[in-house]
Amino acid sequence: MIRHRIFRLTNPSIRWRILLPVVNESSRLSAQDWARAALKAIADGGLAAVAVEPLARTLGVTKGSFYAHYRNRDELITAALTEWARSHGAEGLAEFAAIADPARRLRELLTTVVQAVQPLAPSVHLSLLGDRNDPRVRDAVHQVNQARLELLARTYRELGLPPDRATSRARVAYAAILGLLHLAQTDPDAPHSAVLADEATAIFLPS
Amino acid sequence: MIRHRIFRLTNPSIRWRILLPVVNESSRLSAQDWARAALKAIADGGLAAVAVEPLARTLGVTKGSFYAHYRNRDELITAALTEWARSHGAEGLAEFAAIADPARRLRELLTTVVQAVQPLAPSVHLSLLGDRNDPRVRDAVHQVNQARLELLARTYRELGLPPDRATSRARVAYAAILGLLHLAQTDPDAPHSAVLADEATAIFLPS
DNA sequence: TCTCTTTAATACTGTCGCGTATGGATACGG
DNA sequence: CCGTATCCATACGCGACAGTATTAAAGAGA
Repeated sequence: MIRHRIFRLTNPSIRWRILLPVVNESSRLSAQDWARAALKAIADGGLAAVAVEPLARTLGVTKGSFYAHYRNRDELITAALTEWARSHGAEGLAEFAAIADPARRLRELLTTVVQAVQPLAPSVHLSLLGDRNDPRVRDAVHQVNQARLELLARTYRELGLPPDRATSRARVAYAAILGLLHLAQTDPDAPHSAVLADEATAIFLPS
Repeated sequence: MIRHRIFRLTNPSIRWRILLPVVNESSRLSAQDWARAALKAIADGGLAAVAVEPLARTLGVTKGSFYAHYRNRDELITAALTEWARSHGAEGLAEFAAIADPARRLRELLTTVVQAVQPLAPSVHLSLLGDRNDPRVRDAVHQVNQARLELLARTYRELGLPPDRATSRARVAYAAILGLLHLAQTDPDAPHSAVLADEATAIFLPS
């Protein structure tokens, strides 16, 4: 206990630099830090891994800290899911939506939409499928999928497909991207994603 | 306690018929019954839902029964995953592999491979995504995916595609099927699978 | 420097699930 | 009908986590 005090007084923020590049620069945690840690936990263990005490341990604090930011575990989960849906829904697609040429936009979408947004994003998406019975999870995933599907469908329309065909085409194309992600995460010797992105592009770009 | 005895003596197997159509006809449980219950739990809660005492409750017994069949929880999980991988790997594909005409085989595969094998199979597959860090899960999923991919690739070769293109084509096609499953499970207003199966077939059947 | 707010530590209670021990009940072969 | 193996109930100890209460420390502002 004494040692702990000395440690913190001597260098209040050293533990971050070493143990936790995730959190902010200050020596104290914010609600966002907890939400980010929760997302990281989701990415490699699903909702079940969002446990207050284990999270506190990896953050180098005790749960006394947590309850200064959230009322309970559910509130943290909701916050994390909301944050994820926000940053990966319409908002996360802004840069793609801004591309004027539909052909180029489609190519970009097909190759990077899932991977590019944030490094741990795909893992979160996949992990959430395991908890799809939770209504909050279902909403968040649906929101993200919907935003992407709409952009894809719009792109196909701009490429000349009739509306209904554009919709189902977008659905199958997006499904393929999701599935490739799925395979990549469970296959140890999966081919590099670039190769498959090319294959997918060849298939899903209307000739 | 008395009432319990009376209940069992009066009609030893009534509770099954009413509460648990999953289990066998006998009034006592087998190891397979537990494995099946475990798979059901996985289907709607992932590995975390495979908990001995809750399972015992839904089966109408206490955990004293469980430990007569398995040494511990891990053994049950392994058994359930092994059973799933067996019945959904090469073995579950036998009837498709038996189809001589590659075009018809491909069509059947694309429309029914994931849904048809067993009703709760797709849910298990998706739920396992949330636990893909567990090596046993990874193995089981990989085994099932691999069997399907190989059959698909073989089919594409028989349809005249060069081997490497057949492989990547199979991969993208299978990914699309998986992804459609993802979407169907998270989308409340998802279009009927038949429609999309048609769309998929149109895309993935080489012209 | 003093005060106020935010963040964190500590100690507690309650709950849930795992695993063990033990004895009773049931099915089945002789 | 009897004995034995299998299945099941009960009671127990244990550890992990949620949540509360209380107190202390750190940061921000006057």
